[in-house]
Amino acid sequence: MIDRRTTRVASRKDPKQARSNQLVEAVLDAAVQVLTKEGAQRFTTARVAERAGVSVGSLYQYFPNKAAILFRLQSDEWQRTSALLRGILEDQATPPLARLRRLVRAFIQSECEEAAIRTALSDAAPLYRDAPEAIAAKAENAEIFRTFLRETLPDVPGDKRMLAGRLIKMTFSEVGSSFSETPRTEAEIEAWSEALADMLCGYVEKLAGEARPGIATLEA
Amino acid sequence: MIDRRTTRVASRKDPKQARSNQLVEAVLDAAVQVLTKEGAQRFTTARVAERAGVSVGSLYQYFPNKAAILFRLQSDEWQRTSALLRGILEDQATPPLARLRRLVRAFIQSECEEAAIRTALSDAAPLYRDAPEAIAAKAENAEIFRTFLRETLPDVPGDKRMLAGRLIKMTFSEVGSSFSETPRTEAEIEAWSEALADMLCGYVEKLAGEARPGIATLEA
DNA sequence: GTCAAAACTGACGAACTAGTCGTATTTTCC
DNA sequence: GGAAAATACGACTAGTTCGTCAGTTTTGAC
Repeated sequence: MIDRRTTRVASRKDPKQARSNQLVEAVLDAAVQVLTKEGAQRFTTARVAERAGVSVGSLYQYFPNKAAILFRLQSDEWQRTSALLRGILEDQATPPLARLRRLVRAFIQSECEEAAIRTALSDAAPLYRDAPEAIAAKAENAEIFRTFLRETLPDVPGDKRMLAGRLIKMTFSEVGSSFSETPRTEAEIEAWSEALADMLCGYVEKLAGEARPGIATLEA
Repeated sequence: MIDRRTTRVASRKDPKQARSNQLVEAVLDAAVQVLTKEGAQRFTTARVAERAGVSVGSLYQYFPNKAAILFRLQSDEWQRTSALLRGILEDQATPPLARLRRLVRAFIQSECEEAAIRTALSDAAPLYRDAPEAIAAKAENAEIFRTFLRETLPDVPGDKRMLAGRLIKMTFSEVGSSFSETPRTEAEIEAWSEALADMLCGYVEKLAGEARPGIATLEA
């Protein structure tokens, strides 16, 4: 294994023929399968290539190294999460706290549905998390939360709101993934989502109350 | 590598002479150093033995395998955390919410102080987390929180209190370790602790308020 | 059909790693 | 001092892993 200071994770070359694209897809599909069925520990390029019905050489034509495959999966995952966040938090027709509550529910649900792959991916995180692309990607959905709070709590001072945004975002994602580490029933998911939403909504309300004492609540 | 269904993690033999105990200590010290300086990925028995100034053979006389060393470190860590929790949460002289606030502060602080080793240990978690000993150990400090809530919120129904206890404990530990992943200044630690304590205390107060509307607050 | 570019193959090299075992050293106890 | 038990040593085995490269096959433009 070549020891790079910061893991290179960018695509190796641009597929020009249709079969190359198929190959990349096959590799990514196989990667998910290997990761969920064998775990991060046994995730090797050889196994991925075999499951994809492709040679290792071909695999290395489009991915510079093992970490790049994992990063790609994680990146796609982040993208889906961003879309979920945006879709719910930016829906101006719903009152802010109801949006937050809905978001918690949707997020917990989706975490639980894909628990196996998420756990394996986070086990593999040490391999890709130092890549600059990974660091940049993480910042994105923090921004979504900040925008939400800027609209919801306009009277809270900027620095305090920033802090609250980071706390909410971190609680949200960390508690979500930790909860989904063990298999859950639908009822557990519901109960847990409600409790977490209670806690987060309570916090937001408290912040709003401190900034504008005696004004109508956010639920309105 | 021998592929065991559940990783054996128990001690291999009882040290009977003083030098054996020294050896075990030297190995554990070295393990911490290797883990912090080289990371979980490069944590190998050979490196640990070398740093400890000991042969691999000797190492394997007291630890059945690599995972056992890691588990031992994690186990000691858990023990320290339990002591911290107990020391603060069981101090009857302080009002409950003040205890919770102090605890948050102390925990975040300690997480940040030992961030390097904790991150590396959690990277290595896949190697030891399935061991029965690990699963049992985790349950312990959940119990401490439950006891705290039973005293603090006697009027909240049992199942709801249980859920709240798990949520608080999980938020507490997950947000703590996620926060400490990046280096923090003293000021950041203070601000973050306060925000997290605000959120958790707010949640506990809300629960208390729902159960006994119109009764004196917990801060009293 | 021809031919060069693109894509694919898989055996292979180089590097690591977990854990063992026969031997050497040290301690203990008489 | 001497024997037996405990401890320590480290070369070694058997295995795995990443990533390469020389050679083969496929594609598509002409």
